[in-house]
Amino acid sequence: MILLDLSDKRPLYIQITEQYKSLISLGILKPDEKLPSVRQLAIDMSINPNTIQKAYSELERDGYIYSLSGRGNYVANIEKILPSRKNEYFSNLDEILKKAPHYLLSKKEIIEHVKLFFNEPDDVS
Amino acid sequence: MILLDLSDKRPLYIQITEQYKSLISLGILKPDEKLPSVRQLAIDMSINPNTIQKAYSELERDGYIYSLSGRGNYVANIEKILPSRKNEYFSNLDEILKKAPHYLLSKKEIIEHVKLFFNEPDDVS
Amino acid sequence: MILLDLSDKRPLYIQITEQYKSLISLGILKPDEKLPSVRQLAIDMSINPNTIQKAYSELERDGYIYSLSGRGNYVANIEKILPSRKNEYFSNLDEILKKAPHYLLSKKEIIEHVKLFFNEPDDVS
Amino acid sequence: MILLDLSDKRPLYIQITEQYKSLISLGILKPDEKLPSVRQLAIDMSINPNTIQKAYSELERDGYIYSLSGRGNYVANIEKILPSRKNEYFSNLDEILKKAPHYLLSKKEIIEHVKLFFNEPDDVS
DNA sequence: GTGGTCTAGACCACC
DNA sequence: GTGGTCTAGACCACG
Repeated sequence: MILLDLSDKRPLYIQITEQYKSLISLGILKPDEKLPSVRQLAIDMSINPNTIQKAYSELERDGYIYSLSGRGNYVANIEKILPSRKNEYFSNLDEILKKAPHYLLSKKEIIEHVKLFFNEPDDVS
Repeated sequence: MILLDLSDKRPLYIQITEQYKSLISLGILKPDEKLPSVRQLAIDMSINPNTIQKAYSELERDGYIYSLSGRGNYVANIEKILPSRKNEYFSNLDEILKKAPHYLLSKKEIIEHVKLFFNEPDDVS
Repeated sequence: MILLDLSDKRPLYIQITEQYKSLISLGILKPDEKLPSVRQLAIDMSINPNTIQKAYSELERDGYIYSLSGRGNYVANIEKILPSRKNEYFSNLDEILKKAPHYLLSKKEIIEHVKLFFNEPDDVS
Repeated sequence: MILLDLSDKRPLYIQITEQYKSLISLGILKPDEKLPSVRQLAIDMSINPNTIQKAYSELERDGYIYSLSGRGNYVANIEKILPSRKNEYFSNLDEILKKAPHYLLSKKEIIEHVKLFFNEPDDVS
């Protein structure tokens, strides 16, 4: 269910958390659903358990899951999280938009590009 | 001319290249203009010469400057660069736009946000 | 009679002992009253008998119950326990009060807060 | 400067973060002051660097320090943090106060004890 | 079986 | 030198 891209420059544990954050935000994983155990997921993905542990800890502190020692990790109730999640996205987006002038790009060009992007997502790869 | 934010999380050499890329793209530095020497700039910015060297190498690799061994570094003719520069920006932007669905964000919401951003570029937060 | 909060981060056996300690201290369970058997309680609460066993052992160790081998567990005479119970509470409390200076909090602020707490015990947050 | 209590049940990395949080909150460590390097502190305290790393990461995500890869860890500007720090303390305190009734303790007894505590801190150990 | 902490040792990017 | 990630393997408390 979780896929690693070894050519991705981001750390493994970040790749894992991001995928879980999506799955949980989109409701594909339901509240109180049990996640695979640290060790089991480590085996499935053939990486070290410590890396999974780190990913799960990160997810817990960000409110996506809750962790019960000796009992497993469970999807949290994310109602409180969702709004801040969109903010997170927008602040990433703003970071880029802010740089547009350095690239001699105008508001018009950017908006044109965004519109185009969503009409033809052309993510063929 | 180059300003470092020492509390910025990005590597120093990246901060330097980005500023030079802007100055060159915007035409503030003209083609064939001489850049400060590695040693001199290192002294001026009071950072390690290795860091400057790394920044200059990166700029050369990306075609923004050319270096004449023993004679210094010079702004390149950016005609060939400019189009690819916009592409670079757009591909960064696309990288983010691609993730919108994971945040339950629609094309409409994104475009709305982008329009808003350019009308009120200030940090409202 | 005993309620578990499965999403509580504390170990289950602690949740059980705390509730029994309250019930016994408050006199809701009378001295020499028989407790449910380990097995029966485990079934009722649908948790592992080991967990109940651990809770009962702890209660016995702390003098809240006594166990007659083969005949079950019984509420102890708590006369001897009660004073030490308050001490237990106060030493927990002291542990926190001791840290007040690390939070730049004065005696006055703490007392103010405690008074307020007991007037409006509800979760105002 | 940082002391470990091996008989303390709390994890080492928590003991470290708590001490740093105090030092920083109290202004004993000033903003932008450099912390000992991960490796150096590990040697000084004769524990594993990973444990220090974990402590520093925790401090960073809680806003007490900022971390610059290749350049070290520095005390953050904690103006934004301080108010939430007091809240943290009070919510710990409330957690205990909430349990008073289970110990047959009245508001009056608690307040009496708190007053007494601050007059005679009797932390002789 | 579960999560969590810790050690030891390696490797990488950055300065 | 610096921080950061990852592996391997151990130990503990909890269920």
